[in-house]
Parts: sequence; C-alpha cells; structure tokens
Amino acid sequence: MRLSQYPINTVKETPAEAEVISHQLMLRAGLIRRLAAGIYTWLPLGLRTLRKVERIIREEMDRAGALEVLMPAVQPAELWQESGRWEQYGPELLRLKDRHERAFVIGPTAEEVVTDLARRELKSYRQLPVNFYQVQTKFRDEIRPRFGVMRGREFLMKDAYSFHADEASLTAGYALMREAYTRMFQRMELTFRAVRADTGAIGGSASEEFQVLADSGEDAIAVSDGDGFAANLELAPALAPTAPRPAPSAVMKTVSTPKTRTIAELTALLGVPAAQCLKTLIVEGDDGAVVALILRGDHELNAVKAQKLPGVANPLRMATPERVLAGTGTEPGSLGPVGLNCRIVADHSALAVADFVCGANQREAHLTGVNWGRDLPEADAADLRNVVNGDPSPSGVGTLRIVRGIEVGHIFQLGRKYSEALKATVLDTAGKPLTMLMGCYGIGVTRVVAAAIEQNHDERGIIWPEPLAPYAVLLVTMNHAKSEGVRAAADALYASLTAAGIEVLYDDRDARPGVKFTDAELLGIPHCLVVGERGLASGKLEYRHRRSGGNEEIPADGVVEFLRSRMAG
RNA sequence: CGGGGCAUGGCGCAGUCUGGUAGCGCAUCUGGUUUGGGACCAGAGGGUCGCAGGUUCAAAUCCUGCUGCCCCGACCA
Repeated sequence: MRLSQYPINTVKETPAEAEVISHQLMLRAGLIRRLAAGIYTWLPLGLRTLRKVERIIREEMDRAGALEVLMPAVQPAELWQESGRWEQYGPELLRLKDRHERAFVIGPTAEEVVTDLARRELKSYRQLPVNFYQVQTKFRDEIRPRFGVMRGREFLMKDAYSFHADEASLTAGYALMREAYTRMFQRMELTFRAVRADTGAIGGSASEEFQVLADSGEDAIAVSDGDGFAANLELAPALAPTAPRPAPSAVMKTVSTPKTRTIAELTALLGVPAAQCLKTLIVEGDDGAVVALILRGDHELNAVKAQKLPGVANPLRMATPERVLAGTGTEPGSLGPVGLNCRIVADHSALAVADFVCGANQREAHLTGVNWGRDLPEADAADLRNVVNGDPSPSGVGTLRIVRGIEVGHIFQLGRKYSEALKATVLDTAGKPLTMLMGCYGIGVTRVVAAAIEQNHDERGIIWPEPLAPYAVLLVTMNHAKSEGVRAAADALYASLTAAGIEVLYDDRDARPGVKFTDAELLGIPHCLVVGERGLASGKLEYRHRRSGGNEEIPADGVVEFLRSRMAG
C-alpha cells in the first residue's frame, strides 16, 4: 500500500473526547472515526488490525474443531420471549419493529438464535458434541458508552456455543475452549490472565474471564503472586484472619464526635487508624427488616458477597436514611453495632478487632474501646469485603495483588438454561429426548484491538505486537519528490518486499522527514526501512525497530533476508 | 437514571458576562523557497455560531423550549 494513495489523516492534537490512550491513539492514527455515541467506522489501517485479530481467532477456533456459521444480527422477538430474556434484558436490548409491526431485536448475543438452530438441526446424541461459532456485529445499548471502541454500543464479537449430551462432554468442551483462548491471546502477544468470574444472571457452573492487564481496565482483579490464582475482585474470597483476636485492654467510652460522619473524618479526629474503626452499613433484608453489616473502616463492602447472605435482599439495596432511622432508631453517620436493634452480620476481619471505635447510635457520638463478647454479643461472621493488596491468596499460596484488566473474553458453562427454555433436545441411546447441555464462549474482537494498544504504546504512539500490526514493514523515503535515486531504489524495494510476501506500507508521500518519522511512530508499524540519499551512495539503508527504538545501517541487498530474521525474532 | 458541562469553518479553541463588521491555531488549496525529526514566505477558500421560537433598530451574545454530545455518580454510614 502506497501512502500517497491513501487519504491518511493523522492528527497532532489529542481529540477532546478521548480519555484513554487507546482511544486517543486510534483517533490520532486514523484507525477509527466516531459516527455516533459508541458507534465507530473502521478506516483501512484499523480494519487491517481488526482482521488480523479475527484471523487468529478463526484459526484457533477451527483448530479446536469449532464450526463457523453466520447468524442474523436482527432477531425475532419471539425467540427472546421464549427464553424469557425479552423481559429480563432491560434497556440494553435494542428493540425495533418492522413495517408489519413485528418486534425484533438487534442481537447483543445469540444464545436464542443458536439454540433455535440446534433444536432444528441436531437430532441425535451421535451428532454431539458440536461447537458453532461466528464473528459478527453485536449491539448493546450501553448506558454510557465510553473509551472509544473499548465500550462501544456496536462492536464485533466472536461468539461460540457448544452443545453436549452430558456433563463430562461439556467440561471437556469448556477445557478445549479455555486452551484455544489461551493460545489466541498468546499468539496476539498480550499479557492476560484467565480469571474466575461471577456466573451472574446467565447462570451455570463454571465461568472464566480472559482479562488483558492494563491500568485503564474497567475490572478489578485479584491475582496471587504465588501461583496462577486470579479472580474477579467481586468473587475473590477474603480469608478469615488466623491470628486470634487480642484481649480487651481498654474500657468502653462514649466520645463526642461533632460533624464526624465518615471513617476518614473519624480517624482524623480521634487519631486512630481506620483499621481500628468499624463501620456499620444498613442494607435491606428480604423480609422487610433491615440488616446491619459490620466492616473494618479500611475495608470496602463487596455487594456480590453481601447479597448472597441469607436474609439479605438480592440484589443488594442500601437502606435509605429514613429506613435506617425506622429500623435502628438512629441516623447514619454514628451507627454502631452496640445495642443495635436489628440483625447484625460482621466481616471476619471486623470480628478480629479488639478495642475498636464505632458509632454510638447517638447523634454526633462514637464509642471507643469496644470489644466483641464483652460490650456486645459476638456477631454472625461472614465474608463481606473486597480483598485488598497483601491479603493471603485463597489458593493458599502467596499473597494477593489487585490489578486492573480489560475483559476481552468470557467462557461459560451454561448448562440447560437455553436448551430447556427452547426445548432443544436430541435422542439419546435409548431413543428418549435428551435436553442438551450448552457452553458459550465470547471474545470482544474490537475490544481486543483497543486492549492491545493499551498494553503496547509509548508517548509517541502505538507499538503493535507483530501479529496484530496492520503492516509488518513501513518503507519511508527521504526527499521523495526531488531524488530520483531514492524513488527508484524505494520503488524497487517495495516491489521486491511485496513479491516476497511481506506486508509493506510504503510512505512515498512528498513530505518532510519530520512528518514522516512522526507518523511512523504514531502508526506503530514494527519494522521501518528508511531510504535516503545519504545511505544510497554506499548501498546502505537504515533499519528501525519501533519497539526497541533500535536504529542500524544495513546493506541494501539482502533486505528481505534481513527482515525475515528480524520478524522471526 | 441522577448531577455537572459543552455545542462557533474538517480538528482544537476564543468571542457570550457588558447585544453593534464572526476571530485565532492546526488542517486544506495556489505559487515560491526548503528537504534526515511536525519548515518558511506570499496569497486563497471554507462558518444558516446545534435546532425552533421570542425580546430588540440590531442576537453567536439576552429569554424559553427542544436536540445532540462529553464528564462524574449509581460503595458509605
């Protein structure tokens, strides 16, 4: 591709709307353009990378024995009503009507369609297991699209669905996908973790997210430094402290704490560490009463864990101040577990604190020197908090570190949720109908591109991992318009590299060197060849490596072999 | 959904408070010089100031309504 024939439009200024690096660089390098909120056009250079990602995914899916299909993006409402998701899905599901007033959705995913396909096509257990996949545009009407292509509304997704006769087959199929995903992301040269995830509303037994590690990621994950353990923060269990609670050494006292409502204000006023304070959160119970949750001041409530407690409303709802007053007889800001007139559940670590500080259940007053078992009854213990840096790993090996990740893939064992709802059965060995088990496996193809940039850039621009680069080599000329020698040499080089099957982007624009070099760094093509009069006289070219910044003179003949050796490495 | 903000040439912005000829930088086009790290000189084109009403001799500017977009929040006791 000759750049002179491509209306490339790189931009110096960072567009105002782009917050994260990948979004900024994708706009500046001319990979994407925004059409509407969360909806983007892919320009030629961006599309090439998108295609590379797709290709790796297809190769690994095919290798794992999955079968590619292409299902409709527009799906009839009936199928969604049949699965029950027409009601469940909420406003994220884009619904529309055709000219006959028939209801349709633009698919955010394709469980219904694929299950319908399976129930029509699959007749016998002998046809199982089977895995159908597609790479297709999806639409989710996100509350708040942001970060460019990372959380867009329209996006390209690879979704796969496997069908099985029994649990063993499902487990094996899931494991196969797990391997395939691992291979894909390794081939893309991304740093990632497979992370234990919440099965959430979709249900099912096993579920893992593939998270590309990046500070800008939207998900917090807990990883162990001792082994491969990694879990979504929502799911990471906090182990109960093993050390016994210290014996009480202080007397309980009431102290006046005017205008002190937060833990930060409390520690500032009393000079005690946050870990010595307990906070009391009032949530709605499932029976009309409220429940008090007690946490250490330096810990955060984990909603997923809390809403799983018996007696607590699911989903979790914080009680309103009026409800707090009605249920406990006092107001938020100075609540505490002592003498509190409702059910109390304390986090393990909160129960391990002696001589603690907490609200006095009176306005503008707190208690100090409080002790469980002496000043108030021992409370029910539970795991209520998010794990923090330095917690012991639930795997028993190492300590946890909280990192951020971008979810690029998610694999699930779905079980029979959809096959049951849509009556997808095959005949078993006895000739009886057998409801199939399903797995589903997604990858956000567009998001992978953004994630790759988040992980591979510097202050000058993108640094593509070779397998994802739109071109392998950038050929740049100096003084292109004036120097016939340069032009002839570069044209010949372009021809021979292309003939050798190397993907070359040829910057044959009549632009100043500074412009060309700056664009080269912004675009992030891994290998760069510079043809200028300076080296030409002595039969030399300049080779630059984007990632290392390396810069060397090489002989003009033998360039193909030289590049091959560098590309292999 | 709640709160805040923005809408002026392709992009980034000033002008709005205090009504009176629409401006700057980048980009684009023409001519010339320049050519190994975002050049310079001279010239040019390009804007119904988001939309619809209203006030006024006069509206980008004041008032009303609407639309679009961006940011924050939906974890604090």
